[in-house]
Amino acid sequence: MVPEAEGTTGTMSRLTAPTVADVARQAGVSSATVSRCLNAPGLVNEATRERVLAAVTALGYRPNLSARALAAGRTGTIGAVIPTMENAIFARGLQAFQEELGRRGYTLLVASSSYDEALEEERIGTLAARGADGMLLIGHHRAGRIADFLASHRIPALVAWAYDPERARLPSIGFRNDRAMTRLAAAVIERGHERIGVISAGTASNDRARDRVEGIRAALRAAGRPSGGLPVIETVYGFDAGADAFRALMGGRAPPTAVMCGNDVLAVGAMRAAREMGLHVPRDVSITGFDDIEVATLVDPPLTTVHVPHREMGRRAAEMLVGLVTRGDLATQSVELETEIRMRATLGPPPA
Amino acid sequence: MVPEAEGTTGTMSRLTAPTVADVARQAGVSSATVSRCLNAPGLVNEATRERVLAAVTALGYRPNLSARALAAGRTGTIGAVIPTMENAIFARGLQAFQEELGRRGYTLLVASSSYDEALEEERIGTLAARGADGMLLIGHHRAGRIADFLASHRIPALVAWAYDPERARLPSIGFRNDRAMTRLAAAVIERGHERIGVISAGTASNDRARDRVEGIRAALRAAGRPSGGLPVIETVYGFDAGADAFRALMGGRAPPTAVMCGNDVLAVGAMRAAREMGLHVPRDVSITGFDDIEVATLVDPPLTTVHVPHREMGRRAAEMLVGLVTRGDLATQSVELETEIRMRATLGPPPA
DNA sequence: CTGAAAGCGCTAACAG
DNA sequence: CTGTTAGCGCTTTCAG
Repeated sequence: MVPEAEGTTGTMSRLTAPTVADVARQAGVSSATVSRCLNAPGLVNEATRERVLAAVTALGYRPNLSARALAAGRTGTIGAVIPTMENAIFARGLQAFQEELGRRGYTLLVASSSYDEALEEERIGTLAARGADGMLLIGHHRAGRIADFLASHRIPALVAWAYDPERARLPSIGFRNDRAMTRLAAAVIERGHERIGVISAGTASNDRARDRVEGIRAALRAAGRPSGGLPVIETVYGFDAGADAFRALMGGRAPPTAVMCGNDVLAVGAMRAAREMGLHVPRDVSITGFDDIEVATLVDPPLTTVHVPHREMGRRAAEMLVGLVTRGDLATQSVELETEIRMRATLGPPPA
Repeated sequence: MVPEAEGTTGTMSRLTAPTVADVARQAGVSSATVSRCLNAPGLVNEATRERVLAAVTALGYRPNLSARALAAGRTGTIGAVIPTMENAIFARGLQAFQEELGRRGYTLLVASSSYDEALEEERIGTLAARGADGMLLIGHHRAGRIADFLASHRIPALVAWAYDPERARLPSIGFRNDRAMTRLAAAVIERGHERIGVISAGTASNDRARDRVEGIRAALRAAGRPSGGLPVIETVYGFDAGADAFRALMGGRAPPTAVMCGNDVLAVGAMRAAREMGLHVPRDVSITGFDDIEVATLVDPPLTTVHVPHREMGRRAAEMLVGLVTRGDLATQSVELETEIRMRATLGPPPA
């Protein structure tokens, strides 16, 4: 809260922020008591506590959090390293994460890796140096080094946007990207599509993208079809990238009758390209997405995709991480969230 | 950078992070010299500097930033209080802001106000207590108290997403929301629209929204028309909100022939409602937006809107703020960015 | 150019 | 229940 005025120091307004010592003097107690009133009010006699709190308000005192961090060894800060905030998916999940953190008295320190592994490591190091009490990571990538680093610094971490207890060294909250995609692919196959094409984000340093593609292959195998020759175009994140990839995919001799995209942004880009190419969706070609961001329901026809509970994931990630940090729930179980296929209008039977 | 290993302390691996004292010992110098090597390498003899730096790498030393903040009075942190990260506009600008900050060695501390004034003040207080060296604010709202608070804490601040030197107590970077909207409204009027309706975000605590509506009124007056009876529906941020508002606006006896929306999200929601009502855009009704987020080009027909250079704004805001913080450019000039009308396909003449 | 020493503001034993 | 006393790890005069 921004204090109304400089407060009544008795004399003149001060040019330097009030400290515990100032509050202590004003309330006629020691600085330790002031500290207790703020951190463990239960241990303080009610009368003195009120006196101290009054002094706090009068002076407009706010603890210097750097000093507190140094003395207490905690910063009240949680770090999050995300690929980018521009992606609606992370923006939404992160917003929910931050809200819940705020509710629990923590502040969010964000850094973005721009989908770059080296940068991500660098950012993790920075957040650690800043004293983050806990860390949120996206996806189970090259866990080894980072998990070691975090462990040696005693920084609890949680992986979000993925769930894969076998592969994980860190607790996680998320969903099985592969299984979700397998279900959607099964629906595509069931509609009778023989030639499926895939547009994916880069799989080299993005295990979510990799798992989603693998999910499609698994569905193919389950249907008794070869999964080897699946045409996959990897590209960067963006509507234009999706559009370009779609054109490339449809340019071949036997173009796919269904194009499955690794996320909704790519899918919507593909839809735009289809429209520009004069192809009707889903009559001429089916298109699917993943994530179910808002734009999925705004395009025409509405996009068939996999719904992911981003806000819930963000909120619960905050709960879990704060639990890890405060209670050291080191045995925290990973949490699997459910995804849901949203059958809308971009998936139909293959053209006759 | 995450260090490869625990380093060679000569004996065993340590259970606590190395400190300047450890580095000093290893390099055979005093802690003061270590500190100098890190903060003012020029003041140190090259030979000793190299020795120290070698020790730093060997031990995998990273300064404890809380301690540094306490001792030096700077945190290397910049705070930003934004309404929400879920809004694509802020997400994009903030991402650019953060990237530039990272490039300059600063870390971003984010807090969101959920478009709530009291919460915003509270967040500003928190960021100040966390020692933010500078602060990014959105819009010139109730400047008084906050500007006083920031000034008394000697925290330089910059206002983004708005430019209005007359009203401002703080330097700003942005554009004139009113003038941009006036230009767009003039184009609408020129097409022959007599009845214009407006869908706006809440104007009570959002000066950007207020200015945009005022811009429409100004255009009306400039065209010699009364601006008093302009139907304005205020609503919250969201596609559904835009859709509902559109229905309400079109439900009257003499529904508008053009609906101007305060932002693209509301506009796209309005378009969806129009489609659901069987209204063709722009034949039956024209719709305009503001911001030019990606979805504007993805909807069909593409949305006529005002383009705002969000990424540039974020990047330059970081530059300016770092300048304010490091060089105390107290006389920093506000920067006006140019917006541009993007005439696409949702604005046409009124129905005959 | 380098070292010694004094804190930055707060918390956390430890006594009383 | 409250006060005293040490620091947390770093920077920064001030001497040398």
